Amino acid sequence: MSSETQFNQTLQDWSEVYMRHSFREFKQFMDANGLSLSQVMTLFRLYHGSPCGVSEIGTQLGVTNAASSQLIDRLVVLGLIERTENPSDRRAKQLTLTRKGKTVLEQGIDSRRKWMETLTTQLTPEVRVTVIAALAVLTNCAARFGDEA
Amino acid sequence: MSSETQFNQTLQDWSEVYMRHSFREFKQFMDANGLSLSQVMTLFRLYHGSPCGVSEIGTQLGVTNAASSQLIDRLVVLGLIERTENPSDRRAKQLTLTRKGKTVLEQGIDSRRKWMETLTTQLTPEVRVTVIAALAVLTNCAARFGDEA
DNA sequence: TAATATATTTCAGACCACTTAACAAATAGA
DNA sequence: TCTATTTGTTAAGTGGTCTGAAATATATTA
Repeated sequence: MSSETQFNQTLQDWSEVYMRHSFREFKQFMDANGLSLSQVMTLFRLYHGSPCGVSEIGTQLGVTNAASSQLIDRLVVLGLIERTENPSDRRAKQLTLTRKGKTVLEQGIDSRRKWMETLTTQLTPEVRVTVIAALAVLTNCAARFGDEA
Repeated sequence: MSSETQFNQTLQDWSEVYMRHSFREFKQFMDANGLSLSQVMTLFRLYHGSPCGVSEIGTQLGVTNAASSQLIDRLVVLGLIERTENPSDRRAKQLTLTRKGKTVLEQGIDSRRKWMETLTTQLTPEVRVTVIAALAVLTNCAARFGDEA
């Protein structure tokens, strides 16, 4: 097997195992918190990016502004995001995560971290160091590529 | 920063970046194919495991058999899974992926592989080898932990 | 200022995923 | 055999998420 083939196969294997677990975990997380995928994506957008308006959320989700507005309203009712008037343009709203919203999302992230922790508990310290270095490299790559990759 | 702290922080960072990308990609994949999260999970179950019945899918999704039955029916209509009678127990059904279902799912997996490929294109060959070895280790861990982890 | 554009909301209608309850068919066990 | 259990489907109802169209309020521009 060529090096290139092996490389692709390894990525493929990891993608499969990670996706398989991810889907289950996502579903559990969403069910436990009564959230839809669109809602989780909205929380993520607000967690990472600066406050934004209703349209931008809709664009990112690929839905109409009407759908976005309704979706956001449910998150506001749940107390996960705050919807205030944008002082520099009173037509627009300013959406931000509440502390509760931040906590909920971080619990989701944390559950994944714990899964990976579990995965690596039985590794020797030397291998752990290697694995952790590799993940740091990947994280760094992803950060450089930004949202486009 | 202690080694343990650094370890956790690295897992945390990778989890965040991966989840953020995953959610967007999941949504696009599902929208493009008109699939729900539950449906994708069902396809995944059949892709990895042996053929199974309706109840097992429901159990894994955490829904009633009624919900499972309806969900599966839609996948059958879409031509993604095949639902036949289980010859050894005629109460039960035997669910298997169709070729079309397999193809659709593999496209989803492939899109993730491509993302990771993109991430690693700019790495030096030496670093790539390290990263790939680490992912192989993680895949192996996940396989050993199986579905429980 | 008047017309137009932008940001968001509301409403009606559709579809999907879920629930419980009632049902049919096949199997398992006393 | 007769009863209980298991497996799956169907029906009715709830609620979420989407769409398109219409409405409101503010901002921009001619």
